[in-house]
Amino acid sequence: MARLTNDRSSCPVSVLMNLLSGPWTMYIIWMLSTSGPTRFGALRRQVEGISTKMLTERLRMLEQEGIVYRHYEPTVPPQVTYSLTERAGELVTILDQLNGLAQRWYGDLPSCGSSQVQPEALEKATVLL
Amino acid sequence: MARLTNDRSSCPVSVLMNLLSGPWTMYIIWMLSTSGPTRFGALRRQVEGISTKMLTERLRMLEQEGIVYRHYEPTVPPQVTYSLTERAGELVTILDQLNGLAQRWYGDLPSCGSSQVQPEALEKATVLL
DNA sequence: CCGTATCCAGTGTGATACTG
DNA sequence: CAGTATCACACTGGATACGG
Repeated sequence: MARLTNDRSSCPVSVLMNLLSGPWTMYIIWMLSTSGPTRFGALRRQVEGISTKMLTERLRMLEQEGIVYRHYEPTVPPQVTYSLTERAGELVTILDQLNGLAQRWYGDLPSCGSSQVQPEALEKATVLL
Repeated sequence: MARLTNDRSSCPVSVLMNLLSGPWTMYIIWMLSTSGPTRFGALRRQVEGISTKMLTERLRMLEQEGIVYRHYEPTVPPQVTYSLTERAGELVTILDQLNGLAQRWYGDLPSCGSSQVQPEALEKATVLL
């Protein structure tokens, strides 16, 4: 649903990059990888400044791509918990390398996520599958 | 010059991602990594659909980040050749892994660049340094 | 609590025309 | 050839209000 004037949309890397490129996307993934399964409200508070619209949009997209899992609990009030899927693990691993590179290039003081993927976070996520 | 409502701008990964996220950016890097040093006009033809404005903008940015090297030859007419720097090599390596992942996820038929970094491309680039 | 629907402003992008 | 300058427009993303 963007510029399709060229064939970038048919290229795997571009597809993937377009996903990750979206605003807030990386941040959400980082938060989920460090915090583990998180409820919608909590996530919105963690990703400071994001609008509900964006958060929903991003989560839907990530869910559709099999990167995020959405667990709906029909209680009153309803509870929705988001977590990373197993698939996301592969991605986070690479993102982690990117993080390392970024730190070497730009200084390693203010990392916005642990440079080490928290194993527990992924385990918890996987359990929910 | 973008959304600074949160602290993403002070996070190395975010900084790096914001660079790569820009439209066409990945494509340009891929082209340069597979084709080696390329002149402005040729690059514009390879990255089909891009406007001169965008191409210039992106190249300037990548140059400033030390990812792309600009070689100006003051002939008549002038010749400008762009190539990847040594630094870009580290990046392309990771991008390559991302490419592999993308291919596994979305199918590996229409790769928009070789999944193997062309050593010659980087060598040639480095030479120009 | 977890969203969806609507409106609206800001800006990023492309097209076009022009210069060294 | 290799850009720069200008402009107009589409689209993204935020704010707000409302619904299950």
